[in-house]
Amino acid sequence: MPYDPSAFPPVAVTVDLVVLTVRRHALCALAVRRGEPPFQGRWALPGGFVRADEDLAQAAARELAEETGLRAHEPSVPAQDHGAHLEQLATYGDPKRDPRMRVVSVAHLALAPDLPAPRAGGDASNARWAPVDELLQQSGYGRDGESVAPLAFDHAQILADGVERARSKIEYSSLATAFCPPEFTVGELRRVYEAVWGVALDPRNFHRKVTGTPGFLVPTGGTTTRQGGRPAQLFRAGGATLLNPPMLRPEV
Amino acid sequence: MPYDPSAFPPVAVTVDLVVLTVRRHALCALAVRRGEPPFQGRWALPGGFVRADEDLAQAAARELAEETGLRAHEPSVPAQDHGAHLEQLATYGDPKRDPRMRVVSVAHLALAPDLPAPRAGGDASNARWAPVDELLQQSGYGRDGESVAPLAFDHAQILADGVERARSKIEYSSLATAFCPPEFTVGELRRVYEAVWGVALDPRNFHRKVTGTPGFLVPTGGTTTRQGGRPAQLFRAGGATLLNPPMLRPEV
DNA sequence: GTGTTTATCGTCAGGCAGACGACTATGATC
DNA sequence: GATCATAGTCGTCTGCCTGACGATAAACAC
Repeated sequence: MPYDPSAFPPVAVTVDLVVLTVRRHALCALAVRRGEPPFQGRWALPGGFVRADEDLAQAAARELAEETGLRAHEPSVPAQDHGAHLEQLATYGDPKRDPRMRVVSVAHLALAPDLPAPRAGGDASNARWAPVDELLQQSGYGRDGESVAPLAFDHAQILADGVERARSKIEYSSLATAFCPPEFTVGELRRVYEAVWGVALDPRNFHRKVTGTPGFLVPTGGTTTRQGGRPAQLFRAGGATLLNPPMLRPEV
Repeated sequence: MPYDPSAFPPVAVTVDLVVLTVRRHALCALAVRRGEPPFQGRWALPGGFVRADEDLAQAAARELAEETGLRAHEPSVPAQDHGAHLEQLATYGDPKRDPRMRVVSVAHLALAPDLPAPRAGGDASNARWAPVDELLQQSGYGRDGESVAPLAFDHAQILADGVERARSKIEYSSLATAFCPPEFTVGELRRVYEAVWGVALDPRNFHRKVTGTPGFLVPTGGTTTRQGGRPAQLFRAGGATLLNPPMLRPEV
């Protein structure tokens, strides 16, 4: 096991980000337009190189801040401050995934509330929130629909994996609150689940479930009529991170 | 985004393996003794460099075969043939995790039945199955116990993450069968759960649960008295991979 | 005021898990 | 061979949780 750098081929390590949010009842991901070959002009996931003195999580947090302005909070810290959830997703290292050279990409998953207009280094025209269904169609990972050029590299696979992680993780954790602003109503949280899973949930059973799970929601005392109709109680995320028993995703 | 190799520091990419099995009612992991500095003489997880033409999964499968002789089968293929389950676990890239140079390690998790005597390149004295409790104590990740030198590098963290993955994954998937020989009894499968979780399960409720879940177990017709007592029906793993509703891990 | 919308509380039946009794079929021991 | 220990298998009962869905409450639009 020699550690002579010339003994193994040059490898670049990058972080790519699957940044998800819920806008207008749809699960959306942050996409940036590539300005140079390969895949010039195509949409891709944001990402960049890991610097020499950086941990992988630090690199992902830095990229997230550069692309969205969001600060990531560590999974250990409770979701008090207004930051995005960030976790490692998976690593992609097919020798031919980048035609230029060997690039191993450590993908991360970020969940953010719906607010900031995207900015790709200040250039908003080269970054957008796109519905994941739209980004994944044509790539074999999404449902049928209109024609859109598939994502660059293997980013469709990465995005599909990130979406699947998010879909399954909100089942058994309180992570869905990461899609919500600091204060939110039960209905807003329900619409997050509906958008991420693409299903309709019974408002009454959902309300019973989330308010009956200790530590999931903490009432703040206020109410709001953001959504019209009867004023709804405002909550913030409680300390609980694991949901037991889990929220059940309806069949099919 | 230049791709000039000199633009970023040299990084080595390795795969490390958390290979788990159940022996004598205990969850054990494969450990190899380091023959050279750093951490010379200490126990570590098996692993090695990713070669130029290899995918990450291929590198992990190759290392697994080199260390144990086990062939890995892809997650997509049903567990018919006699191979180990292999999946990517997580990637560890702290700049200082290896004192010699920057090494990014893509850890993989393998689950194997209890059979093969370890062989580290033919040298059995430098490889062993060790109870994970023993490997993790002294490192802050395990329970108290006798003194053992902690694992090299950040391998205690990696092992702890792998064990946690295995513990949670057998809840909602049929993965526990990966710890069993091709044919096994309900009692043997229960002892796998008991060893991985470190709890005692009610044999009657367990039997009802696993035999009542469609696609989990397929009776082969035979019986055995391997364990003494009344002969038990033999089963093999069915096609189902997801357990719904999941197997519930007892509190505490 | 009436209708619409959303929130919230309640009721009821079915499914599943935990606790545990009972019986069965083998090998070991006297 | 009778007895015992061991392990496997089938049932029962109770409580909790979920899905389906009725009913009421509190806002806004007209």
